[in-house]
Amino acid sequence: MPELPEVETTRRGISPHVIGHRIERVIIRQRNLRWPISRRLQQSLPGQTVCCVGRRGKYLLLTTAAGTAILHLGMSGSLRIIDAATPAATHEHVDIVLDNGRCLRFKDPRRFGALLWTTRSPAAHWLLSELGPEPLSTGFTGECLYAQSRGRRLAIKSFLMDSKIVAGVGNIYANEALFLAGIHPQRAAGRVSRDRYERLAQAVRAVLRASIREGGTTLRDFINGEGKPGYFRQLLNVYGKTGDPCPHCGQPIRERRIGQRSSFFCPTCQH
DNA sequence: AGAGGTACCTGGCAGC
DNA sequence: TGCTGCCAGGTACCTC
Repeated sequence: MPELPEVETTRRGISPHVIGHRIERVIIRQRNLRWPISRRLQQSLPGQTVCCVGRRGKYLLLTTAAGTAILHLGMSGSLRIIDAATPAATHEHVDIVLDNGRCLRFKDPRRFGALLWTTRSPAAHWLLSELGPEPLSTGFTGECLYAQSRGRRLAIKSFLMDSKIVAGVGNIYANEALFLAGIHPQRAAGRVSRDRYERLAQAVRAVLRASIREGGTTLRDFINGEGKPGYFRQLLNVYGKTGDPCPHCGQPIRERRIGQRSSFFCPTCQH
């Protein structure tokens, strides 16, 4: 489900309900996510006040004076703020109960998500320490893409989805950004010019910003902190559009598997 | 070192 | 209607 815009939408949605509130308790119905939720987290969070809800790539960071909860939504995860008394439905694995009678409820049918605890700087955590630049920060440039791609033969789409290269770009937005930049997804990363990488960096920024503005993309079940879907799906150019006319030239959009992921492109506009 | 494949898990859908 | 196989927004880890 969630790529950077969906995680950012979630962050913005939950922040006002969580920041400044004390955590009363943590209810865990299913401990076995991608990694088991630690007893340490369950013991450490109660009594703490959330001072900040941050994001790094697709990771959400709930910061307290005692440490930081690192949360990843995996493929199917969502978070919402609801009344703490609401009975839990299936796959609603964790409640972080707040002092205002509400709770942050984590649902994740496929359990590819994660909830970890660190007492150190989250940036030093092994999950985050290798991440590339934030795509909406000034550290993300066409030049850095160009420099890291020299000599690499893998498909540029797989390169763009590598979190060590840039954080938070998943399958939907990699497809969309490559379309906007006019680059064929299967082109070898090392055979794209500096100028075209500059266009690609701009396209990544543009598509992520536009999606955040629309509250993210809901394909099936993404909801924000208020339980509402995102509307960027209506603005997708190529993702999931096999056979539809290209918005630029009218040629049918093609689909191909690249790196085990469905990829969509216009055979005329992208090369 | 880089590239590619596998595994984790559940649910929805197409096709028979 | 019910079964089977395939697909899905991610990413760590394995092998070649």
